[in-house]
Amino acid sequence: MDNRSIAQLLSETADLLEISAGDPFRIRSYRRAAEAVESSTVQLSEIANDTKKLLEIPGIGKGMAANIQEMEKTGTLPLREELLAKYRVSMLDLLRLPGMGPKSVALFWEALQVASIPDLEAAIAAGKLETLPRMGAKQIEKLKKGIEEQKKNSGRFLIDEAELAAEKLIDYLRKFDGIETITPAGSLRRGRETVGDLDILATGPACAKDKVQPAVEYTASYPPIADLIAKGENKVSFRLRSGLQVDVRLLPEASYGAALQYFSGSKMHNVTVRQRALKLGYTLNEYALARLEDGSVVAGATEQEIYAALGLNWIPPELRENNGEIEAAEQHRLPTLIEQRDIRGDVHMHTDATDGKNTIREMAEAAASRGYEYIAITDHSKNLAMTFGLDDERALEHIKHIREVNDEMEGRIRIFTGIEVDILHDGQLDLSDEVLARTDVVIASVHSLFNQPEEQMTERVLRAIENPNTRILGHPTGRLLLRREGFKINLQQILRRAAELGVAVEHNAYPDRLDLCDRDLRMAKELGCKISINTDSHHTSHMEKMSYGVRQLRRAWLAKQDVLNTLPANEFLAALRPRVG
DNA sequence: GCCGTTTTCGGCCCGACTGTTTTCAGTCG
Repeated sequence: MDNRSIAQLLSETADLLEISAGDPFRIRSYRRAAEAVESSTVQLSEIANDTKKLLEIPGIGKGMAANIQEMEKTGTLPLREELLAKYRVSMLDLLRLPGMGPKSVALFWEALQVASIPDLEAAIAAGKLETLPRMGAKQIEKLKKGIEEQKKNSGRFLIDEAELAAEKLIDYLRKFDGIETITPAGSLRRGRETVGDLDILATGPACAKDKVQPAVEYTASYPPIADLIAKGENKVSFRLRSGLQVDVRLLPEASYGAALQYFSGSKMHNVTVRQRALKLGYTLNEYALARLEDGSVVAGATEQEIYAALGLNWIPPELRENNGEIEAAEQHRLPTLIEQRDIRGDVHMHTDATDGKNTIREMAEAAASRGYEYIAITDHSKNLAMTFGLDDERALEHIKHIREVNDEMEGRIRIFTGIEVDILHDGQLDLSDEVLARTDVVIASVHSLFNQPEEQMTERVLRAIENPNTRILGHPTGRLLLRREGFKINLQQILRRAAELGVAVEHNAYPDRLDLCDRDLRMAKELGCKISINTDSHHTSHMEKMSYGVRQLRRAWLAKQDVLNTLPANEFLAALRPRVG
């Protein structure tokens, strides 16, 4: 069983326990364990027999270790089965509705035998809900809306959509006199690949405690608001027409650092930081870090002073996932994370020879104007027929053409020749070895392999990277961060072999194709893989998207030296597996 | 159920908003 499935079973068990009004601390343990499993870079199935190793994972104790072993053996969990004898799995859908919590789910079930969203719709239509305590007209309306929303929306938004929405809102808020600083917090600030909702913090003289009302009103009248959810003293929540929920908080300047820390999360990071504060005799909330004994404020205006007062280095938001960053900050061994400006080249690009939109020259000019030192032109091969992929003959012509443009650029940028070849069903690459041997960058891409058994797919990818011409493994997880279902490979096995062979592993920077999530990237680093980053550009403007991939690299704790593209052109090529011949 | 500079029991993060209450429970982040 993979980590994801284990984490899901644990998390479902926590939900069911909560519906059954179980011990809140026991529930938290299940949630913590689920998160620990989900973010682990080790495949639990491989260490399930080793109880000692399981216990090394923070959040996994004796009970959870036994649970994990049980899941590996039977595919389920006794406690979960026990709870499901009493409740229904479909109740978990109800739990996802806004305004619905475990208490309401339990109440609906006990009073009306409502166990699913269709049940709930029927109960509402029959007017049965009004008979229940604290179910007024507004509450019922909220549920109806929630059901509609859930039918429309999948829930999470890609980082670039969220960022665009944030920028527009920030422009609007900035126009209000006395709002001076506006910062996105939450998972957007942490650089998550998807964002559940948008948290925006604002401060300035207009946000002072007794003067904030006009700014609140101004925020609540932001024109794109589709649905105002809540409006309080210093908080406005609403939904945009896109379905994205936004929370804006207007806070006094003295609290801004505390608020930023608080609302940037993650939840588990904050819990751990606050536990630390308590241990040191402080209490931390969104307004300040204060002494427990007399409530006197120790820090609050900046994040730096809060972390410092807790004996910690400032922690970059991308690392705040309770994955060891607090211990590292305590021991002054946080990594100096990679930055956008460290990236010198983009090595996966398409042109109008296949499915790109621009010429080689246009791509080169655009990259040069961004300050890149090198790029690789890597058009598709023939197997991807719908893109007019290159066969051997056209590939050779294309290589010649790339070299010509390279000369025309007169040293303003270096252009590597390249090709993105498909892995065929037998694991062979779809161009001849003679042609492949003549290009600088051969990316063997897994994107044609779908909906096949995991073992076969893994086997084929392994065979493809054994080909001595393969220098980069492209789209290792099938560029399907959001649609992974049809694509299962044993990534750990593949990364391990790639590391042995010196084949670099590609990380795609494009927001809807962030191939390796941060956990996978961390695993790649731990296994000693060479990591190359690119935008898989089909258009000159795609290069702008590199920042998303860089944030992903940061989340994986990667520093400059961990990424090949921070090397100068010659060193980049030299760092790849040696070319044949 | 986890965890330990309160070490094998007794703790376990913190506050705001809503709706339906007339002092608060439930939900959310």
